[in-house]
Amino acid sequence: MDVNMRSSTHSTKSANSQSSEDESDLRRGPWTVEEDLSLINYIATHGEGRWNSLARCAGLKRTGKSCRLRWLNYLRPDVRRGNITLEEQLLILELHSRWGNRWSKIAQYLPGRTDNEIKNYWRTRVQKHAKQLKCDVNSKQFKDTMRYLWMPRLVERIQAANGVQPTATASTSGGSSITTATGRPAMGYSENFIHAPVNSNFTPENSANSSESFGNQVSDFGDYYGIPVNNQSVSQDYFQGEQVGYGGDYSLTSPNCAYLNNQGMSFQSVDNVMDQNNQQQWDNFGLGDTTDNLWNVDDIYVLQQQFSNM
DNA sequence: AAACGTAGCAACCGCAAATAT
DNA sequence: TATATTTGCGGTTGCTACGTT
Repeated sequence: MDVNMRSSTHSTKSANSQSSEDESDLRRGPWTVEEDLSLINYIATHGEGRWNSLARCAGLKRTGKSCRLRWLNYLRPDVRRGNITLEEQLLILELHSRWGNRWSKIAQYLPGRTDNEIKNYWRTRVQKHAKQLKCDVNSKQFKDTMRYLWMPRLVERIQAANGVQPTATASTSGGSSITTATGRPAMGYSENFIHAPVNSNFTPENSANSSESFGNQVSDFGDYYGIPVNNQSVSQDYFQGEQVGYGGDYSLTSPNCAYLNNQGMSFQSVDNVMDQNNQQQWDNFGLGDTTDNLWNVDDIYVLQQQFSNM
């Protein structure tokens, strides 16, 4: 939705709990262009901070909280807008698997993205998939599905979009792993990807130009995540951070590999789960687009069956 | 064409932590 | 040190656009 299309005529309801404001006079609801300009101009001159007094001094009939939120989530010049890229999706899934709903913390690793945006992405896209699969988004089943299906698939899509040719593709039979021209694991997904993306190249602390350095550059993501770019494998030095709680013995590197057989769950190899047609459909999942159309009807059905048999 | 349902997202709320007085 | 105020976070709500019937 074009936010500029949002009504600017919302009524001025009673104010929220900001204690020191003249509550009878505060505006709420969507921001008008004039309000945006006032806030931008004031911050350009005086800087951020002290939001309550800022709101007053800028002549805005808004709470300090509202001003802060508007600035951080929308008006700030380094806010990135638009579709969440494949790389960002992968990162969100990974970081959420580690930290849960720590949106602001996750957002620190997605330069230009706000916690609100990531939270919305999670609620609308990820939870939608859980709903499709008829399982709880916090369930182990769904987390495993993300981990062993969705995330590897995203990796492959990123690689494909970047022109990296895995020697074993998702359409080959199970058990193969993606390798690079050097013979090393292309992604090292099972070994490296799930380890900390906290690396020496990017941290929130050194990300002053983060939106540029990250951008949509798959190569940057490759640096960040250890995804080989242009057939160059990336040093495992990128994965020196803490390990994620993904303990277990697995060697999955792509969706065509065997599903996990973990804690009593008896996943089959994907070749048994999906027939050739499904495999083809799986392969055909919109490479290059940035939507989350990772499941098709058959996949959902099969997964639902898997879950219902547990 | 209208009614209805759903998705996406900006904005609000309440709470807790941090900071100022 | 105690109290007040501000900031930041995660959860939730409500509005609009869009798709479906």
